[in-house]
Amino acid sequence: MHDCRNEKEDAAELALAKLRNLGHRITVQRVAVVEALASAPGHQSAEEILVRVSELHPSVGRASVFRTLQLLLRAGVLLSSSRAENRTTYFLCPSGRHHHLICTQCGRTVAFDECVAEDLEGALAKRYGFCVSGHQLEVFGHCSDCNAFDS
Amino acid sequence: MHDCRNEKEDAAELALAKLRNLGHRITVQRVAVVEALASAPGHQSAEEILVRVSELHPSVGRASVFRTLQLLLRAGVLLSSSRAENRTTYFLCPSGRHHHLICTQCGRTVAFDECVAEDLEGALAKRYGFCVSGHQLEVFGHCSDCNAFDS
DNA sequence: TCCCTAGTTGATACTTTGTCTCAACAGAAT
DNA sequence: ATTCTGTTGAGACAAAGTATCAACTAGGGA
Repeated sequence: MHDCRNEKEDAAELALAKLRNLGHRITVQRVAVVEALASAPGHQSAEEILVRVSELHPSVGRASVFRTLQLLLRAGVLLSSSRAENRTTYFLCPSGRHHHLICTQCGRTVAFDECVAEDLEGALAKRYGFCVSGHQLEVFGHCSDCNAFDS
Repeated sequence: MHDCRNEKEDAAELALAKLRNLGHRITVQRVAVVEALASAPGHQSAEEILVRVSELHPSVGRASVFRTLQLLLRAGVLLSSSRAENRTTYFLCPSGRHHHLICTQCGRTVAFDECVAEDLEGALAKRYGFCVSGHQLEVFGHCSDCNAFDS
C-alpha cells in the first residue's frame, strides 16, 4: 500500500521542516537525531537512539540528543509511549496521529490506522481553547499468545 | 454531576478487586499504594506516590511501590502518561478509559469524557485476537495561554 | 488451629533515563 | 568584523525504575 522508505524520508523531512517553521535552527545534531529516528522501523528506546546517533555522528553529545527529542515532542512530530514494548519508546510521526494496540502482558505492540478522533479535535479546540496538533491512542489488552495463559 | 470522593473509593475498591480476581494477594503494601493513588485528585508522579505511601505506611519499601504500580498497569486499572504535566504520571482508572488534552508547551492537562473508541475495540479484538481491557487517548496541542506566544 | 508453600517483601545496589549548568561555539543580521 | 541569540558538549546530578536474595506472610488445606 505504501512505500515505507519514502514514508520514512518524508517523516524526517517533515519533522525538520516543522522545526524550521517554529523558528528553530537546523543543526547537524538535530538532523542526526531525526535521521536516527527515521532510520529504524517502529519504536525506539532512548538507548537505541543514542547508539544510532553516535554511529551517524559520533561527536553529538548525549544532552543534545535528549534536548532534540524534547524539542520534537513539543513540536508535535514525535510521540512517546511508556507502555509500548514495556519501556519508554519514541516514534517519529509528523502527522501527529498514531495508534497502537499494546499487550500489557508481553509488551507486544501492533500499529493500526483507523482514525477515530478527527471529529473530536475540532470540538475540543472550541471548548477548551486548545490549538490541537495531534493525538495518540493506545488500546490495552492481552494479545492472543498471552490470552492462552489467562484464567 | 459525580461525587468525587465516592468515585475515588470505588476506584480503589475496583482496583483491588481486579488484582484479587487475577489471583494476586491483597497485602497491606498493595492497599497502601492503591489508597495513595486514590487519595489525590488527578495525576501523580512516582515521587508523590512514594511520599504518600510512606505517610500511610512508612515501612513499605520503594521496590514494592514500583512493583505494585507495574502490577496495576498490567491489570489495566492504572494508566500512565509521560507527557501529561511534563513528567511521568500515574492515574488510577479501573474503567480503563481515560482521555486528556495536553499542552505540549506548559504541560497543562485537561481531562475530558467523550469516549470515541468504544466501537473500535470490538473491531480490533476481532482483527488482531486481542482481548481489549481499556484505552487511553491523549490529544496534544497548545493551550490558550501558550497560544498567545506562538507565531 | 496449625502448617505449608508459593507469592510477596525490604534493603540496597545498580541501571537507565533524563536534566542542569556553563563556558565555548555557530548562524544570521547588522 | 561585531553582536546577539540560540545551540552545543562535557560531565555532574537527579529521577525513575529494576535486580537480587534472604526473610516473611497470606491464605488454602489438613
